[in-house]
Amino acid sequence: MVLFFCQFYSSFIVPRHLHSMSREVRVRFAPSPTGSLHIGGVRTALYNYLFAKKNHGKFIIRIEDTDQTRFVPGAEAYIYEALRWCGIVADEGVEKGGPFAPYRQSERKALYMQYAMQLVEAGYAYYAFDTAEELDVMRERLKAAKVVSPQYNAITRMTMKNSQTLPEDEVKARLESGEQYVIRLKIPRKEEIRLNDMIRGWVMVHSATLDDKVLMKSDGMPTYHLANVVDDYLMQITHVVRGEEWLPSAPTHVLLYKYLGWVEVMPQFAHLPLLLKPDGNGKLSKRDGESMGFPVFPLAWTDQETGKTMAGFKEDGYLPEAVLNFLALLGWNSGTQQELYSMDDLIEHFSIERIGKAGTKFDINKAKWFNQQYLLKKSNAELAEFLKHDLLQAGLTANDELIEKVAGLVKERATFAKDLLPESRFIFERPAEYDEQVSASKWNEDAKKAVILLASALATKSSIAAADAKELVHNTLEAAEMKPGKVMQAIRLAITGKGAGPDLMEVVSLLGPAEVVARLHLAVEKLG
RNA sequence: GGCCCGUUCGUCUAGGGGUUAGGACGUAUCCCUUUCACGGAUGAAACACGGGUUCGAUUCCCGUACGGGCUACCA
Repeated sequence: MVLFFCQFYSSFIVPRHLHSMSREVRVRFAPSPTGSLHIGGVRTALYNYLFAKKNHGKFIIRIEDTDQTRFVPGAEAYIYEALRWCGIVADEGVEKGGPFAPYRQSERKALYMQYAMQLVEAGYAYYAFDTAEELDVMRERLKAAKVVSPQYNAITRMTMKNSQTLPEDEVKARLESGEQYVIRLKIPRKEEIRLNDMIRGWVMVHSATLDDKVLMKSDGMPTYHLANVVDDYLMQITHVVRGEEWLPSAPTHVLLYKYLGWVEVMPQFAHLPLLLKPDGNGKLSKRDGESMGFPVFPLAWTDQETGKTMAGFKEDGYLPEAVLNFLALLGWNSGTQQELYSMDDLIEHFSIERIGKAGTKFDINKAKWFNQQYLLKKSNAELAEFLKHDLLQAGLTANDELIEKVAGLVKERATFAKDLLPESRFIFERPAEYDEQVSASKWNEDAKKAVILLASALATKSSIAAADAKELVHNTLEAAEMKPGKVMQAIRLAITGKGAGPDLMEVVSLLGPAEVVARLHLAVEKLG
């Protein structure tokens, strides 16, 4: 409905050949390398990726590193690595290159000034010479005067040092003397600015509430606002899908497109709802990593300042397909009751219109459930690889055939691949101790007798199938006039050391009669 | 404070002027299982509030409350 209206509206004012709907869909994920990419960023990337693939378009990664003071080494590589782990691969970007290279804004630095100058010459922007201190003074003064929102705008700019207030020759002199300056956007005094967001519909803002944003910083770098608009234009971006934190500055961007003469090709905006902390106070931030007890990063990240490493979803044992599925459904749904989606399924079903408007709380339980679902989908052979790895780490070995069988036996008991070993460890080594609660309540003279009888019954066999083991146990107990329910727990305890676990007869079959007999004798010896 | 965005079970959500308000996670009980888990069944659990509009509003409109975002020469 909203989309329909928006198409109708834009076809009204946009020449047909320039209509965004007729252009190839091109979207970008534009992170700044100021730290690790958190899981909300991964979701933004994912939605961009899905939208691009759904529409047979291109997905571009552009690095927005215009703030040199916040640059964090390694952050950029981390972003690629994390996205690659999730299966999100760019069609164009720093790594892969592409027709609009470079894709790192610091390398595009020389490009931006001409557009800023274009705006200055057209009267849409101006030079400002105010120092940080002077700006502080201005804000303090306005605060003291109880001005509702102290900002650099159509009114206050007249009290500051800029090319709107200073004589032309002084401005020229200051520029020529090499004095530091910024270029600010000249926001009009009275203008309704409207934009049609794909998720939120029409959003209207009055220009009086906007401030004269800095476009070019004194170090010669553009700010986000300028760089973003210029690059989206140059890279022929058709849809800007980004977090809701950008909604307040979107009207400024709309103005920029207008003043630069690019309204015909202005991308459509879609501002995504934010990922919230589970307790519902504030957006999920990078700092929540350890304090909340679950990962907020895709991959482990080491903080440069504290030197602390925080585990990511990967290190905590999450499968990438589970993380992907979980993330996709955090704010989006297909309208069907399907819960499990592969990447291809997501691409097939995805649409921006079905993204919700409200912020989404992060529920780690659901993530665990997804992981369990995907773990269950894995073949025994795949799971055996995980188990084998952990076995080796624990200093244990076994033949591949057994490992694979064990993986199959315990997989439905695991949420994570790393649960496989703890769930099956007793198969690979004899119990060193016996669960005390179970031995206290189940180990008695009858149990002991049953164990001894079973050991001798088993002693004649060289191998046994689970079904045969079941029959043998049954017959042995019946001959001794014992009820299975009374002694089975004790038999399990004797063989595995535990009171709970996978089907005992399968375990007996896997272990083989000789090992089982040995364990039964061992138990009698140790438990008395 | 100002501006902007939002509000259906605890959580993610479907739905939409008249419905027993549907599903999933979690949770409770039961079944299966000699155990735990898996699986199955059943249950508890929601339209923030107040005004309109209407024969009728959870759904549309307006307020209020609450939540969130933004308010830098950060992105």
